[in-house]
Amino acid sequence: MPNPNSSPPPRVLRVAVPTPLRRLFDYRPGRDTPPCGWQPGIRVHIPFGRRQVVGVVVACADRSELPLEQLKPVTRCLDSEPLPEDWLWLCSFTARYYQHSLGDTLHQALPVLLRQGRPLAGRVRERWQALAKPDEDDPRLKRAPRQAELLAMLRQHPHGLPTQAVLAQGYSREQLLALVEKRLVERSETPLAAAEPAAEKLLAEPALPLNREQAEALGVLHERLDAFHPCLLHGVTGSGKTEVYLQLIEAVVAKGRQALLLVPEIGLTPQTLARFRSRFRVPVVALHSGLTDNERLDAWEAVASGRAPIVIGTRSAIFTPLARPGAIIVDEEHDGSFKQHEGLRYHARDLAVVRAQHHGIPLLLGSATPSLESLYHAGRGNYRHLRLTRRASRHAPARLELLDLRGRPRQGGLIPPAIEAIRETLEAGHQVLVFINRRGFAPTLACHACGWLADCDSCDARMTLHRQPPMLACHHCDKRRPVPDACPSCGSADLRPLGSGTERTEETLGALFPKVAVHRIDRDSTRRKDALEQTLAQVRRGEPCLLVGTQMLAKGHHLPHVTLVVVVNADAGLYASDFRALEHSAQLLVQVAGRAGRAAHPGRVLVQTLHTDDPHLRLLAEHGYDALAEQLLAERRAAALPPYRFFALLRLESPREETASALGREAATMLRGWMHEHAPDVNCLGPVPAPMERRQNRYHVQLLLSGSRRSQLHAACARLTAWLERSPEARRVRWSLDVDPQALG
DNA sequence: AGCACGCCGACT
DNA sequence: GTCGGCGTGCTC
Repeated sequence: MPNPNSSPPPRVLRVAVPTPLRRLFDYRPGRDTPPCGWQPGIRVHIPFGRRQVVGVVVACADRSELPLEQLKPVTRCLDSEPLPEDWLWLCSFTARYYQHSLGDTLHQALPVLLRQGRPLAGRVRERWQALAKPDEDDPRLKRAPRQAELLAMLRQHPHGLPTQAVLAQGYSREQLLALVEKRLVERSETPLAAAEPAAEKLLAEPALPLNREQAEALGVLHERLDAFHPCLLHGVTGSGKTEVYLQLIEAVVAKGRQALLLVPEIGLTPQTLARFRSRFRVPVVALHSGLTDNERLDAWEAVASGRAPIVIGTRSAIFTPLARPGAIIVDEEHDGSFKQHEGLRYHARDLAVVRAQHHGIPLLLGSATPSLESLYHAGRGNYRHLRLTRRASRHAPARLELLDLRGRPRQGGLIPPAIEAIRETLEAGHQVLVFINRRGFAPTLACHACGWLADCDSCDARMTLHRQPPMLACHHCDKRRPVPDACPSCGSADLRPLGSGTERTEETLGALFPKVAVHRIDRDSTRRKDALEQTLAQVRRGEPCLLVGTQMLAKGHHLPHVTLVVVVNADAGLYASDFRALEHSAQLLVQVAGRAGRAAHPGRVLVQTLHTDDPHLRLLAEHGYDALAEQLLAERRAAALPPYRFFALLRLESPREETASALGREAATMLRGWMHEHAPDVNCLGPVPAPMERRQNRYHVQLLLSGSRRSQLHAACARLTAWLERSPEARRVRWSLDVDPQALG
């Protein structure tokens, strides 16, 4: 690298600015110059319009499309060294691939404090140490009892305490500074970047013995730790995927490299984290939503500097820079929470693939029910397909037993054979999980006299009846209504709940089995912090009980005493219109079924359905997920759907239907004309009303682009966004482009 | 997205 | 008379 100080400063800095505009803005260097010289990745304070913002220099140039004198100077340079190159590369890729503004992408991929311009270098960790013994009549403490207490507390720690620990005890920074001012406490600081002493032994506890399949999978991973090596770890529930992750991480860290593990949103539980932390002596950094801004910056810096060799996080953790990348692991890779559904609509698993390829490191995608995308790649040999078929327990995975709902009386959604099975299981001293993917008391309220249904007046949807507290609520907007005593349409008092949700099933089960505890687990019952963990801890003690829950319960949690799972209704997902609905409901069914019979007892899974002859459901029940997945892939190929074809969806939204669809028509006309010449492979469908067209009193319309070549689809998307950005009509319409949409809705 | 400018309606 | 509604235009 040439000595930056010897080359003259560039005349123009191309800056990515936090704005949705998909372009860069040129500035002149200001008075100060970073010690490393101007380089891509340096943050700057700049005037933008009438405000000051933090931008990132992405290129240096000598020319601009504007006359140089029209360029504003940079107000201040914020970094002495550029932000990591691999981070900048990943963000640039992401912005290009998802057709998002680079400035906005960089902004979102940065911890809040760095976005706000906080310096990254020279950060220190403070310690506070008591200097003197508090004298009872010390005039300095007479009128400050809390400070006296704090001083006494600090005296119990002869080596001092970090700020965090003091704050955790309920004292404030102001109190500390007051004591420093009075010369009773000393403040010292150590550079945060100081390396922790290397652990002599990497492992704090020994690795578990592997079965043959695990050992083979790990052997394959060990073969090529220094190259891009994508693998699909396809292992049934309880087959020990986590142990494979742990031992891959061990190998990576032993080589002095870092491992990044992505987990689904609800997968980063204290238990998961504890399992990783107790295995290794080196720091395991966790990136989750509960961190404060300062903790997040600390974590980011620890990983970016290379001090922390292991990082575990949810979706956004894919943007954490790694000083010495060693491997990327995506657990439950099929999970929907890896895709962001607004703004920058990225898919963290897909970015993980791209990132591992860029670094030339192994990539491990793990799942019991892999996405059809990943199975497709494994089938084509793009990914190495590693299978774990053996469960640690003696039992084969529970089979799905289909129960015919037709013509059977239901209580809280459950039919007699299901209730009987629940009774037997409880009498045997075991636990039962009842899965119902609908929260609330009932999906809606109906008038039996005139047929009136409780519609939401802002959405094309029914309002859900809740009992705790009683109200009608729309699950698609924030509308709430009191439950009417009489039908608003005909005045009849014969209003009845239609169908069952978790609350109703909970109530029914409580009445049927009064001696057994019933725990409901859904978004409403777990709103209070720690409520979920508390309930689960109670359940793990093993007393016979009933669990009623939504998919929150289906994923990940160990419930060793559950031996019966009842799925109240499998049909909703089976016949939904979206092309991924079957894949997702099959994954969910298998995940739920996986909760049964993990300990010493085999499990049963009862699936209630109106369609016991449905070929997909039968295939799943009789031959398992892999067989169904193969069938679904064949159907996707025949129907020219992903992963055999690539999609991009333009969503348009406006308070008036006509405004949105008019823009959709114009965009489609423009695009079809352009594609005829430049992207003949791409097909443009629409505009068509979105499923559930009206939501929160806004009309949703969409345009579907599809193609078999990424390059042409990408070009068409770029053309479309450029056109929309310049279109005056588009200003009155909220629009967004979703590349690789998860659902067409 | 912000943020200002600008031009019409109901209030201290 | 002005406070403020959101249409229109711009951001190097």
